[in-house]
Amino acid sequence: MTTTAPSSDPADPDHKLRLRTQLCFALYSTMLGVNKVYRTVLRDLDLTYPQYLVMLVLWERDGLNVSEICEQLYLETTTLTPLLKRLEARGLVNRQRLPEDERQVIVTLTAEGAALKTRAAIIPDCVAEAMKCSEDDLVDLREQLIRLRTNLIR
Amino acid sequence: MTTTAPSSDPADPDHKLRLRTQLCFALYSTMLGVNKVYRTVLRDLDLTYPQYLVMLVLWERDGLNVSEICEQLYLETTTLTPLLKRLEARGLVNRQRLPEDERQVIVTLTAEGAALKTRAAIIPDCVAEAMKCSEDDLVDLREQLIRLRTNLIR
DNA sequence: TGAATTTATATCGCGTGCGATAGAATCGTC
DNA sequence: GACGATTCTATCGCACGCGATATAAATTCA
Repeated sequence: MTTTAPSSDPADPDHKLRLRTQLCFALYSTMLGVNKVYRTVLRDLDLTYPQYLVMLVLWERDGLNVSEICEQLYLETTTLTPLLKRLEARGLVNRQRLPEDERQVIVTLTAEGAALKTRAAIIPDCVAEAMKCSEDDLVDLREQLIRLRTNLIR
Repeated sequence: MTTTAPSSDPADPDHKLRLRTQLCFALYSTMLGVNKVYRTVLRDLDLTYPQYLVMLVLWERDGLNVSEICEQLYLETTTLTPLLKRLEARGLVNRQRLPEDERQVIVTLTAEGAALKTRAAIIPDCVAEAMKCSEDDLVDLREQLIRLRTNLIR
């Protein structure tokens, strides 16, 4: 007898095809919830979640090229190029070709982009509040996910 | 001393803004990996992951209306209406207004849609293979995610 | 040096995902 | 029965997210 939501009867021949048994669906639907929370919390900053992630990367280390940002975020340049252009249009970053290697586009924070970090400082606490998750659970869950991600990418 | 990837120094004033410390980023990036695996595995069936989810719902219980499918998948009708039209165009489902309540659109499987279930039966094992995750870890992780999702939706 | 290869970014097309909004059908209340 | 509120689905616009593809710069190697 468990107190959590019922899964599905493992004896059921369709057991593995049930939504409720699928880890991936739990992951997918939880991510939808996370995104929804971020939309609310990021409205003030007028950033989407992926845009916020790019800003996190740049706040930690400025002046990366597109590929380096892609690598950190597990995204393709196909996704990031237009996103970075939008951030540039917003005046948060600059994009300029590296003179020594004209293939690379270096992304740097503008003063406004750098300044936004101060206002973003409360975001993690807002999200943690919404998750109502103990620090231990958080660390545990994060590490399980990272192991899973490592396997999936392999 | 941990063997997993390093997080970030909690004494760092920017600790919470680090990508590596954020549970949500682990969730987000793992989901990207899951999606990539599904793209590979679902190529044969010519389905996207959300389309596959709709089929899972209908294989379990046919003849739901749009809202009921939305509710099970945590998606908006805005997302599902066009998706269902694509499934209809593919000949996998039918969409018809309920005579007793013309507001509702009932989605039913075509013979082809129902038959696809047989070919989809191997998908969960393919994905489990890619995740390389023990059954216990899987159940544990799934339940943690569902708890988190419940909090996020509240 | 010159040609083939590789690297870094960009363009295009398509399928989500959702907020804002609209429109039609039904319900509730008088 | 009428009319305002609610329910259900659809349309529109925008931002991802990525596979296929293109292009230019740099590198490799003959």
